[in-house]
Amino acid sequence: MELKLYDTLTREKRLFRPLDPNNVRIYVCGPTVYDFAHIGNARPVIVFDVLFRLLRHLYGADHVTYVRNITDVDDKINARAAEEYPDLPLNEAIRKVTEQTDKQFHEDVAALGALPPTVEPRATEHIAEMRILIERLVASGNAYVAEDNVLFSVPSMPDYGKLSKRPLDEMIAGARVDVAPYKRDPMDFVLWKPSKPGEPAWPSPAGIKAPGRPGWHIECSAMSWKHLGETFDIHGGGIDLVFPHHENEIAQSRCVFHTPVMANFWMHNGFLQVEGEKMSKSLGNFVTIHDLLKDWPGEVIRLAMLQTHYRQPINWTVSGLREAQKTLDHWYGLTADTMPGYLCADAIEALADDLNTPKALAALHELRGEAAKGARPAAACLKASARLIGLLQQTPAQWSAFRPASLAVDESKVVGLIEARNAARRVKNFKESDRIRDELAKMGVVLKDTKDGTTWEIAR
RNA sequence: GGCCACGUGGCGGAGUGGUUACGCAACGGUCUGCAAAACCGUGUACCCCGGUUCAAUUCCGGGCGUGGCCUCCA
Repeated sequence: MELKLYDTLTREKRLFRPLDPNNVRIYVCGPTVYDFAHIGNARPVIVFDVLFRLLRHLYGADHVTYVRNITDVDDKINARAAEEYPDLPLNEAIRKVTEQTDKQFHEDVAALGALPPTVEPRATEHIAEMRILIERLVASGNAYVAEDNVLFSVPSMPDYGKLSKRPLDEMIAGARVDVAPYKRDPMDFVLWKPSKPGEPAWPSPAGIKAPGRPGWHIECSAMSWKHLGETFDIHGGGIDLVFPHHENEIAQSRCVFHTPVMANFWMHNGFLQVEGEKMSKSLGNFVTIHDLLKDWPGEVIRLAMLQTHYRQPINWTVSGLREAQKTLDHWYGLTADTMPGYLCADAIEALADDLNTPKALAALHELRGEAAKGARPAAACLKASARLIGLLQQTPAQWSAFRPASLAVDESKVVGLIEARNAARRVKNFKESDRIRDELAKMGVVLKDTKDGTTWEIAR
């Protein structure tokens, strides 16, 4: 099986060959823990979880190292901490914010069916590595000290800008006005900066006396180095990170290690809109994973996400969720008493073609059709293949027990009405039974009469 | 303004230089006391304008539209 992946750096789909098939190494930029993760944050989590699962399938579960970091030092965290816990010392407030957010994030992504990464390094636990990288960059002339800051010298790297296709001269022409006066070049970016009183602070590198804290980009260079080495196979994240974050990571790591590449493949997931509009707090369409999970099973959210290829822009809609719910209801019904069988070759092949999940799902739909005609192997294959991408992980009972919070009904009342209706049906009082069914329908309850009795679900 | 993507039927969404994607919805049918579910069947497409070609939705150029980045943003 040949795996092809699209590489942002070369803008082409290429055959994937790991540096070491016994240890395939992938790094994905994780969250900054200061607020509930939103549906846009969920996209890279789900997309790269599918890639992780595929790599484990192709190279063996013990031969893939997946690193997804936690950014726990950042101005946004400091601001949130000061806002939420004004009475606490800042460092204590920060710890509260990061611990709570971190816990919530892990609950959310677990509910989305994402496997835990092999390593989840935290920025604050890699300050020593960051200092080493910074010292080396200063020594090699790629960075310099100015007013207790350490800055990366962009002109010291001739091919800076390759990833985002931004030639240096154009960027300088378009650079913003408020450039810090101590920068030698407007494009230079911060590796280390002095901490204000009360802010998190560590001993500074490069002979700087004042304590300080790291800039944003250096943490990923440090953590990927520590856990994956100087170069590795795949680096992923949202497309918005291409510039400046990934461009700067590349500059730091390549200049420190004198390597031609930092990672062999750069993968970026596309952006997300909500009901056709940009997601923003001011528009009131800011969807957090936490809120979504109250109304939809995690697998519905996962499937809705995978209905679109990861590089395409995705329009996040309720109708998309409904469609995913319906598909999974159907699949669970058909595979309820089936053990997982062989994996579907068409689905694997689609996934191996740059993670073409819509095409893989189409293959599963075909299996669905065969299974519906009574083909047991097709049902077994559907179950195994869906599980590979993190779907059909629950028991049928768990699946059908889910109730959306915002469409809550009084269950005992529903059960009582159903019993009354069935009593009427037994004496062929269909006028009364239909009246009760209409009453339930008004409550949003849809009935299904089967040989084994009447079941019900919430209409969406 | 500069750079980078994207634009397929009512909706979602693959793919291809000439042959059915697929799913949802819709419509017809089977089943059902009636429904629902399920099953069977059916329809509508490739933003616009040029060019290349025997042939373009697919390649090239231009336009229009949408989005992203250029600022800490997944």
